[in-house]
Amino acid sequence: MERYNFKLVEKKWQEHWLKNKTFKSEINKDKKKFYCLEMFPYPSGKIHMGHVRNYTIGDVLSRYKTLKGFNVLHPMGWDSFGMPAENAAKQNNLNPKIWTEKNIEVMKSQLKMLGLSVDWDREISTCSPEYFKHQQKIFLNLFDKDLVYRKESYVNWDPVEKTVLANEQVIDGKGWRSGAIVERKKLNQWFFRISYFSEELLNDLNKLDNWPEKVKIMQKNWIGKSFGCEIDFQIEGSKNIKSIKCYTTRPDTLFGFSFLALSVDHPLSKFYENDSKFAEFKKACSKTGTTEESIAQATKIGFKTELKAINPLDKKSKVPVYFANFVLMDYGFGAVFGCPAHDQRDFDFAKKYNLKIKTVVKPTEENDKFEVKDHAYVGPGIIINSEFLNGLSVPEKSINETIKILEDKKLGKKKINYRLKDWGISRQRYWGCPIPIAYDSENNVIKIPEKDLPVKLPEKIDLNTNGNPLDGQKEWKETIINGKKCKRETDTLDTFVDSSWYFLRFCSANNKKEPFDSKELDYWMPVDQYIGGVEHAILHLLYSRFFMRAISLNNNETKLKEPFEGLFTQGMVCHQTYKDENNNWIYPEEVSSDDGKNFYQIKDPSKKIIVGPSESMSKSKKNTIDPEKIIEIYGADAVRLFILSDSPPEKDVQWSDTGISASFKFLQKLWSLNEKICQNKKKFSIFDGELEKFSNQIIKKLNDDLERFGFNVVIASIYKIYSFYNQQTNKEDWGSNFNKNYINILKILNPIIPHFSNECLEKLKQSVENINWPEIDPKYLEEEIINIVTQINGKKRKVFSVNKSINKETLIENIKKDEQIQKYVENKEILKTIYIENKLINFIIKE
RNA sequence: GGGCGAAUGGCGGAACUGGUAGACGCGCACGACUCAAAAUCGUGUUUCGCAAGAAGUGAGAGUUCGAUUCUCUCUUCGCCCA
Repeated sequence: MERYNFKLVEKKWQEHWLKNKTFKSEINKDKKKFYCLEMFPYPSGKIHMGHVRNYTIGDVLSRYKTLKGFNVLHPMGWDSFGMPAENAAKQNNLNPKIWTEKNIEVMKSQLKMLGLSVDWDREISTCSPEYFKHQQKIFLNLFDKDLVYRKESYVNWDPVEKTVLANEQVIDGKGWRSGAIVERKKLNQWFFRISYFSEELLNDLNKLDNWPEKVKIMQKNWIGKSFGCEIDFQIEGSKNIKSIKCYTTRPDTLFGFSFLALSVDHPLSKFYENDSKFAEFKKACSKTGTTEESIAQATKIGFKTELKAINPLDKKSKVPVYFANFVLMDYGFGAVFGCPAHDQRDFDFAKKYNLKIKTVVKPTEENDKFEVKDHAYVGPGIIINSEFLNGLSVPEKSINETIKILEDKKLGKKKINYRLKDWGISRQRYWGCPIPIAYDSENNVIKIPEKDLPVKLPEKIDLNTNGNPLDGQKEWKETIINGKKCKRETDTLDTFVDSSWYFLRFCSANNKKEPFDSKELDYWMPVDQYIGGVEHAILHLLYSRFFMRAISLNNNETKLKEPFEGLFTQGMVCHQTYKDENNNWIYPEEVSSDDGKNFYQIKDPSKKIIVGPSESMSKSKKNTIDPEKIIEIYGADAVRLFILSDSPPEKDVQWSDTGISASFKFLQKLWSLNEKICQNKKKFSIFDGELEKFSNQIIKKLNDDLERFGFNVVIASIYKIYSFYNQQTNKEDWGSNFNKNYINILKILNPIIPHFSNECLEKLKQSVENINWPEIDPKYLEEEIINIVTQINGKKRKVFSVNKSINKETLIENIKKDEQIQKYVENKEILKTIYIENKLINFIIKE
């Protein structure tokens, strides 16, 4: 008997698929479409296990849906602009394009090794002018719709990478890659007006039934809709400043007002420009980042002005006005009223500058003497110490009533505010999509005419200069547009722009003229199932939702708003971490153990290894496993099988050597079974009902489990299938229906272990083209013999196997007479008998 | 500090709308084959107990005839936000 040679088999079928263009997708209106998309990879060099998991899940789904009769679109591409290419190019002194293209080539061959059912004819790469020329066109289109604009704004400046970071790229006040402390800097920036859709982006989350609840909640919090009030505070103490406008979500705490705080970027700061102490203060503030997080963590500092703000509800009360580092210019109006008793930041600030802390809300269970002591009270309760507001319940009633009073007195008005800010898209980088804009001699914004698109990047570039590399490209920068001398925009687009519409491009990837063909979009969009990491829960998904709306706005051809009908977020692949005695990370392949407890370095067994916790695979911790090496040892099908088994796909999975080798061994066993079946010459005559029942039921179960992404349970069923069929072939008579059922089983294995399944089918002289998911005969799904669990007072005592047709009364009488049950019921009063049809009987007896 | 989620054998994990807890895999033990080992195959494997039996899904309560599943409180961990 020959062993399963995965190397030959996998190569054979991969060539077969390539030659026959098996996965080529075209519009076919007679069939229901299914657009399956996994988040496309960044070509960083090699694929990692995270990719393997992501693309295996997508591939199993695509193949399953194909078997189910859907017309499946399953494309793949490259998110190929971005900083790693630029950094690598700097180090190796070559062009990012060359580095990127080489990586794509390697990774593409690695993905092909996995046997993915990808339509490679639709492959796209975002760094290719063929892709970004369309992106530039979309940019100009959004510009015309007033969804793109330029403004001067403060940005997070990474002093090491010399680039602007998005808020979400700042972690703990530091750059997400460089780790450098982020500074504030004022620059002219391009923005997408995502805030135009704030309300829609929030509301339409309700329509996304096939999205994980947690992702929707994250997006909701990110958009951060709040109901509040804008209030004009009258100001005393200055000739120039008569009033200051504030936004607040807590107008009901106005009687606790004890200071007013302004952002250092507030327009009124111009009156303090010549004050050296203010300049010093402003400098101190610039060390705090611009994110909410970094501001919250920074120590609160303030600059006291001579101004006094008058409480609109209590004109006698006049409080100091400060500039403070914890007030953001882009939230509200860059001015907040401070109520220390009921806001922790205000509380910290008041403590520091010794300001009044007046309690105006008490928890419901406290009396009116309640006073805030060690920290602000922000919970619900009742308004106190607030004259005509006293007694109102906090928060809803008190806030609404106060707003009403303020509106009646013309002191303020109701306002809805969003935390979501416009999306800054300018990056001071070379390796990104050029912004199709130039400036004339008067610095007017000039759109690059469509005939001049794409604006390509200059090929010769020196990246080892400080600041924006394109800025130094005089020849490239200077251009003539409509006969006028102009200078090009030297910023490039945030790479999140590239990935905000790539799913549309896949629908008509080879259309040279337009970004996409609306006929193709009508058929293929939306993406039926999108699969990727939860780390993109907010930004990428929100930006894509924005883009779909931006493109559809005032568009007669495309009306779609939600790009992703279904979303699935898979967990990470983890592995144990290893360190040597000097605290250096060590790769798993350099480590060995004889007893599974004590680990040592292979090259020097005297060196002990300290085993750390299992964490998600990362290059920095060197706890990675190279998929290519693993595929070479075990084969793609074994890897696919293992990566899906063990853990539910939404949770993290532990990579284990024993796990992968178990999958490998299993395929060998399955192969031996297949060989045995192929070599069988006997004809069987007796019809086997049990075989029929098992096969139909397991196909039904697999079907249901696949639909709900229960891949780990699917694999468990596959082990059961083997075990059942293996026992079946040990019987004298395998059953006259053996081959029919076995072939069905091979078909359902096809999505998971496609090479293996194809090879087995072929050996049994079955066609591997146009396989259909086997029909299930419903008559085998019903059990005739059922198990009745019998309980006494809720405790299981005995299980009876009975025929389904038996009537309730007879069944209960028979069970009562049973010897073992008699032990419990004899001479006891049965108070109640609970009967659940076909399942259970529970006798409640008096003890 | 807030939000969301999780906690089940030695380990990863199953259990559909409340109804036989521990599927399936790993590991381990024993057995077969072998001079031996590896590989392979078979049997067993929640705990306590010789057994009958009892206990048991992070802890504590509650609802219920019946709770891994529902409710409340707490502990620990993870993720996201501040």
